Amino acid sequence: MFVVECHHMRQSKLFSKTRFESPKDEVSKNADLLIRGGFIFKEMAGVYAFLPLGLRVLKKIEKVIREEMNALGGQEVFLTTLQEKELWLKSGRWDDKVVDNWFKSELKNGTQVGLANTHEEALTDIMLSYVNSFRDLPIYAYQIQTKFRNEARAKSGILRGREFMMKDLYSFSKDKKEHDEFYERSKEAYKKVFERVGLGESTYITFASGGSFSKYSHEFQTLTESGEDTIYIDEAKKIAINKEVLNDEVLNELGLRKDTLIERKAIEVGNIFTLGTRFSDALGLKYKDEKGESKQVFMGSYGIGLSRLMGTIVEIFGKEGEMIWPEEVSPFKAHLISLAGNDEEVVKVSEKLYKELTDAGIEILFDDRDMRVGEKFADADLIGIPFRIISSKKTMEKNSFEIKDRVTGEISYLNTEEIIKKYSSR
RNA sequence: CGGAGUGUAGUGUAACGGUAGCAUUAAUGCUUUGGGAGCAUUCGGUCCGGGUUCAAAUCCCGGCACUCCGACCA
Repeated sequence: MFVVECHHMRQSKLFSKTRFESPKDEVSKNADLLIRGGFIFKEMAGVYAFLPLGLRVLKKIEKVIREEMNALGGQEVFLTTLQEKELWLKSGRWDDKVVDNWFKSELKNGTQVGLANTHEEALTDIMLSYVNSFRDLPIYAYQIQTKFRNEARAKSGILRGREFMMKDLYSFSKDKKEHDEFYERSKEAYKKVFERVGLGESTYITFASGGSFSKYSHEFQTLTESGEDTIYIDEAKKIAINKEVLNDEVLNELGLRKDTLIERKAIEVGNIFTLGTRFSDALGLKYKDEKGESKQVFMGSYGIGLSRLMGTIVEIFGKEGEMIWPEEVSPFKAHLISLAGNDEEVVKVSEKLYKELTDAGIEILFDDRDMRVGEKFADADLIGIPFRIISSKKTMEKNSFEIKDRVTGEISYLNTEEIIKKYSSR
C-alpha cells in the first residue's frame, strides 16, 4: 500500500535495537528472531506491529506479489475493513455459527458492522455496479491489506495472527472454462512469487478440499517442522496432498502411489480456490452474453498471507541468533559496517562510500555506530542482510572494501566502482 | 473453546512466609576497538484486586495477560 522511499539508513538513527536475549514466552523461531532483530513488536497475542526493518521486508514481499499479480492481469483495489451486516446476511455468512472468527462492533446508532476477514461479498457487491455485459469480463481484482480474524488461539508468532496482512485476488469470469484457464495461470504466478521470495524449493502445490464447484482447491505449502498442516508429498512430481483429503480414491485420481508419498509438516503460505457461482448467486451478479441471455458470473479467490509468508521465510532461513534473508526480501541490499574505532580516516572513507553507494541508488544500511566490532557483527547477524561490506583500517590499507556473501561465506575485496557495479545490477 | 504451565527493573533470571538480589541495558567519566571489552558511579522492579498473617514476590480466592497441547481455521 505504501512505497518504501528511503533507500538507505544510518543504523545510529534506527530507533529499534537488537536484543541479546530471546524473549521469554516465545517458542516460535520467527517470533524470537523477528523480535530480537527489531523487526516486529508484539502488541498482544497474535497482534504484531511492524517496525522499520520489518516493514521494509514486508514491503519487499508486497512488491514481489504486486508485480506478479499485475503480470497476471490483476487490478489493484483497496476495499474497506468495516463490513455491512446486510451484505453478509445475503451470502449467509454473518451468523457466528457459520463464521466463528468475526470481530463485530457497532456504530453509534446501533447498526452492527464487522471487521473484514475476507472480501468476496464486498467485491462482488462492487461488481454489481460495473458488470453488465460479457464485454466487461473477465475481471481480476486484488488488494493487499489487513485482515481480521478472531482466532480461538493465535500462535507461532506471525504465522497465525488475529490481525495480519493478506493479498487477496478475486476473479470474475464468464464461465467455468474461462475460469479454469485463469486458475491455471494463477498457479504459475504463485509459483513465481514463492520462488522470488526464496521458498521455491521448499514449497509444494498441494491438493486440498474444494467446494461445490470443484473437487479440490490448491494450497501452496512450505515444508517446515513448525508448520501446522500435515501433507503428503511426491518428491518426483513436486506435488502434495493435504492430509484432510487423502484417501485411496483421491490417490487413484491424481495418479499417485501411497508408497512414494512422504508425510511432512508444512505451512500454508497460499491458497487458490474455485468459488463458482456461490457468491454471484447470493448477490445476483449476472451479465448478458452475446445472445442477450442472462448468466451468472463464475468466480475464484486467490490468497497469500504476507505476514505469514514473512514468518515462514524466517522459519526456513533463521538459525540460532542469526538470520539471512533471501535477496529479494532483504530489508537492504547490503549492510555497510564501519569498523573505525578512533581512526578518523576510516570514518571518512566509510562515509564517502556510504554517500557514493546511496547516490547510486543502492539500498544500504550503514552501521556508523561507535561500538565494538563484536556487537556490530552480532547485530548484523540478527538483522540478516545477505551481503556485508566492511570498511576498516585493514581494508583501507588494501585500498578496497571487504565484501562478504553470507550465504556462501565467500569473501572478496572490491573498490567503490566494483561495488556499485555489483549491486546496481541486482 | 477444553486442558496444562507461567507472570519479579527495558530485557533475562534469583529470593524457606522475614532487608527484593544478580546479569544485561540505559546514563556519566576514563581506558579499549576485526566477533557481544574493563573499572567506577547512577537510574530502574514483585500483573491487578481481595483475603490469611505480627509479616506475602512467596500461601488462598477472583480477575487479567502470555506460552504450550488439543479442538477450530468458513
